[in-house]
Amino acid sequence: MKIGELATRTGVSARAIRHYEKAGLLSAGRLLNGYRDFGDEAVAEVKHVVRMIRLGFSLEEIATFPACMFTGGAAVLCPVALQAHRDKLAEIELLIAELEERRDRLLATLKAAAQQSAEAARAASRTQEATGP
Amino acid sequence: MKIGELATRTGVSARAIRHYEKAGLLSAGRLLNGYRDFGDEAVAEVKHVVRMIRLGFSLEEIATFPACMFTGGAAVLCPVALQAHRDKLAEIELLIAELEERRDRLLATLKAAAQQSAEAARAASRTQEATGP
DNA sequence: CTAAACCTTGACGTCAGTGTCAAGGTCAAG
DNA sequence: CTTGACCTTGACACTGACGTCAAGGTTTAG
Repeated sequence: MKIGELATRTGVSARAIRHYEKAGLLSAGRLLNGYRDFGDEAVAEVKHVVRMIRLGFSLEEIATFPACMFTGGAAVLCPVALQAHRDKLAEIELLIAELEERRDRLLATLKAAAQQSAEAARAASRTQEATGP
Repeated sequence: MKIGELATRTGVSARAIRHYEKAGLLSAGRLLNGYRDFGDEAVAEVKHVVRMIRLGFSLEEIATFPACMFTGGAAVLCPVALQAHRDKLAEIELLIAELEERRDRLLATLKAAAQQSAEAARAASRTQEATGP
């Protein structure tokens, strides 16, 4: 099939598919007129690439995975891919931890601000008492 | 003080300080020779900018904060800044949720792979039984 | 024949925060 | 006067996954 059909069948833009091919994630034959010619398996491959991207892998990382990732139909993970997944998991957990730290700092800032504004309100009410009834 | 001193006193590169100034986060006078001339308060301002960046704000976001962020010495938050902090908090929590989803998908993938390899091992052992003793 | 739809490669734009080089002005010490 | 340290502006480099435009060849339906 040509790139347009692959694009519609996978929901990925033709531009992205060319990008994947240039990155070595996809292989395509060529028709006599130079058009890319993909086999049916390309649909699964593209979907697999999309899954990997959603898992947080970069194209470069995906490119380092050996052929075993595709020969197995995307369900079986060879040791290399397995380790890559574990590494990525650790990386994501680190990211989560960093974001949680950031969140906590923000919460602390907001809490301190709330306390300050409460004190300001008390001070204001005291002032009002003094000048009021 | 000139930019070099401000850089060493804040631990921020002179390049970054010029960038902050161009972004409108810092204001500096000029000496007769064209050199930037910062006041002592610039040290606190730069450190404040760094804190904001670490909280996840972009320079553009920081630039939208009104002067109240600096006049109070960085402890008092005006309503606008307060809302910005709340927005950023929500944004970060969304990011965390996305990462957790990604992590869970990764865990699921790894779990499935472990199960598959266990089954493969069982199948292998059965094969060995059949051909073995 | 022609317009529409599809394909090709190449290359710049995006977002953010700098690093880094270029080419030059300024200033203090020797 | 010279060297070296410090300052100036301007502009390109980098990361990543594409979007998008350019300029053109191919195919198909009418």
